[in-house]
Amino acid sequence: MEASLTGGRTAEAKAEAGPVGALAREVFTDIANKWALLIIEALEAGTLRFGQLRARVDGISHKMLSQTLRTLERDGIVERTPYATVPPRVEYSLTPAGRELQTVVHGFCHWTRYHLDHVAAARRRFDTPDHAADATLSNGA
Amino acid sequence: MEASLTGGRTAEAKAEAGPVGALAREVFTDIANKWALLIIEALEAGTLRFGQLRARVDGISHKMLSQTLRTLERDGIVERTPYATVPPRVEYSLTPAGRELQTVVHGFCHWTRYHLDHVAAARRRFDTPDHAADATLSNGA
DNA sequence: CTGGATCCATTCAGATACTG
DNA sequence: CAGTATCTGAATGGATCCAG
Repeated sequence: MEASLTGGRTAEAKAEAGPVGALAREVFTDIANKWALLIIEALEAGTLRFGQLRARVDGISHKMLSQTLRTLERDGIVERTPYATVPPRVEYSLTPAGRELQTVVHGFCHWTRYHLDHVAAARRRFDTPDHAADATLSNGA
Repeated sequence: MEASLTGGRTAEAKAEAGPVGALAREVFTDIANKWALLIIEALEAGTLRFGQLRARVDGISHKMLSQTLRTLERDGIVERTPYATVPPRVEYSLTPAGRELQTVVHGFCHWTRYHLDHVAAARRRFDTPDHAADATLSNGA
C-alpha cells in the first residue's frame, strides 16, 4: 500500500493518519519551498562553503540560507562539515539521501525551464480580458 | 547551455538574468510550495471537482485551494472546466504540461515516503543534546 | 456547490547588529 | 567567515460572511 501524502479521507488514508502521516507532511513542508529546493539544486556543484552557496542562490538572504540549511541538515539532506580554522570554514554537501532528492529537484528545474514558453502563453491567455470569450460553456449533465 | 534557475553570479548566469530569469523564478515560486504540489499530486486521480479536491488534500482551506488553483490555471498547469448547471459544477484536471510536472511531483512524494525513516533518524541525531559530542572537529588546513 | 471578499493571527523574510 | 538574535514589514493562511 502506497501512502498518499495528500492524506485524503479515504479508508486507507485514515489508517495512516497517525504520527507517520504527520511526519510525512512535516518533511514534505520542509522541502516544498523555493529556498530549500534552490539550495539543493545549487549543491549539485558538490561541496560548497556558506559564502559560495550564498553567491549561487541568487537573492537569498544570509538568514534564510542559514535557517534553511539547518532544517535540511536536521532532516539528513545536507551534511555540514565545520573546520576548526580561523577564520572559520564550513562546508556543505548533499548526503546520499540528499543526492537522490537532488535528481527529483533537477527534474523540477528542468520542467520549469522547458515549459517557460508554455507558461508564458497560458498567462497571456489567462490575463486577457476576454478570457471566457470562446468558452461557450460546455452544457454538461 | 542549461540555464541554472538558481541564478548565480557566473558569466552565463548574468547573461540570462533578464526577464527570462525573472519569469523562471516566478514560475518556480508558484509551484514550489506545499499546496500547489499537493494539489498536483491529488489530481493524479484524474478529473476532480472542487469539493472532491478539498476532501483529497487534507487540511487545505477553501481559500488556499481556490487561490492555488487559480495560480495553477494561469500557469497552464491545471485546466478548469465550468458547467452551466445549477448548482454550479467545476471540474479540474491537469493539462499535458501539468501531467509532465505531475511525474516530477510524484518523485517528490515518493522520496518523502521512502526516506521517512532516514529523516526521523537524522532528526533524532540532530536534536540530541550531545550533537557535537563525537564530532572531534576535523582539523582541516 | 463554487468562489470571491474581508478580517485577523501567524509565519516568513529581510535588514541590522553582534559573537566567535 | 560563519552564525545567531532581534526587530520590522510583508506575505501566508484560516475563519467567516456573502453572491451566483
